[in-house]
Amino acid sequence: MLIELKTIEKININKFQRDLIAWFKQEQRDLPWRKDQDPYKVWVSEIMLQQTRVDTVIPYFNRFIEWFPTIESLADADEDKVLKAWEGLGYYSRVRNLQSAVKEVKEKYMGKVPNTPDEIAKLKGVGPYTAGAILSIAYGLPEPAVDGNVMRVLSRILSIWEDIAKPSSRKVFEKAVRELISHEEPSEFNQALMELGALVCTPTSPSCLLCPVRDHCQAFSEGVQNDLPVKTKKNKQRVIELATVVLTDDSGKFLIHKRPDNGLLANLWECPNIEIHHPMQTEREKIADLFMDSHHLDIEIEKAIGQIEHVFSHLVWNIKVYTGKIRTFHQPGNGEWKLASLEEMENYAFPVPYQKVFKMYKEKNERH
DNA sequence: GATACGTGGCA
DNA sequence: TTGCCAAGTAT
Repeated sequence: MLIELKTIEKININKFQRDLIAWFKQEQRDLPWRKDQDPYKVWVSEIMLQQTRVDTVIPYFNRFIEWFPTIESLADADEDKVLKAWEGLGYYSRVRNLQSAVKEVKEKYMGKVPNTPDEIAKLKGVGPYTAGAILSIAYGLPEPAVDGNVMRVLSRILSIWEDIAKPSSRKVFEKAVRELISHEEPSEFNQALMELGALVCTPTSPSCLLCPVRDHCQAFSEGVQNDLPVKTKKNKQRVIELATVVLTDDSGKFLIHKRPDNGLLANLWECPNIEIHHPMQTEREKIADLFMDSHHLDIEIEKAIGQIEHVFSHLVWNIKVYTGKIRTFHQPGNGEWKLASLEEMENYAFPVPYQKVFKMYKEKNERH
């Protein structure tokens, strides 16, 4: 059951659209994915921008389009290379879903991104926001594209006190956008709402005095812009204790392991590691036994070189880092393992916590 | 509906 | 330093 939006009746929709879009045309940032409306590039940019800042995305987007300029090139690429292009961006299932969806577009839609809500929403990794963004920006269709910016901006303009942390709230805002959106310039309208949220109608201390639609804003007229949107907080992360070993063989190659193809950091590479359930387990002589038990790895621990804390959105890793030597190596049964030279390592994607591990290893080595 | 899923920046 | 956030989606 949707709440009635009485406040939308107070908006002069035509003037609101004009003020908003005029501001956007004047003030919009010059961004690499705004050079054209290639549906593939719009799609890539929208996936990258999920939960990720524009400044972070820009260099990743440029390199990704260099490496994979077309649907076909991405569909045919090795997954390790695709993950390498995403290394450091986070939420890695985004790019695995993207490649999977791009393969589907290549095969099922002759390489052309579909332009109907039903077809596009079925693609892996394309939810309601991304579907609306592609349909409006690449195809000029008047579909809502409701992200966090849009909810924040509209919660203020229309004085909507729904908790935007609740998934069900999105429907309220989609309904509002359907009433407000410009049918002449839906792309500009949707992007303007998001751009306004990013540049003016910011989460904290919004710049209302610079706002092009201030005169339409209920929150501003009531002085409650700092109380909106309503957003409940999330829970604290749980902590996981890990021990990891930078393992080398006699020729100086590193032993690395490919993570499982689902869950956290799926299909990325890491140093061999184990979860520590009891503090006593970090005693140096116990560590090697644990690696034998859990990975059938015959190793010798040399020394502990430090501790790394890595904070994820939902958990924290405390990693104790060791160096060690491989005694005898044979492929352990579980998962994919590789003995890789420094040069070969460049081809594999490591999540940030393990980039920190290698950085620590390198720094410790350079002092000798 | 609640939780899993990354990372870096900033108050 | 700690916590919150930033153009969400899958399960």
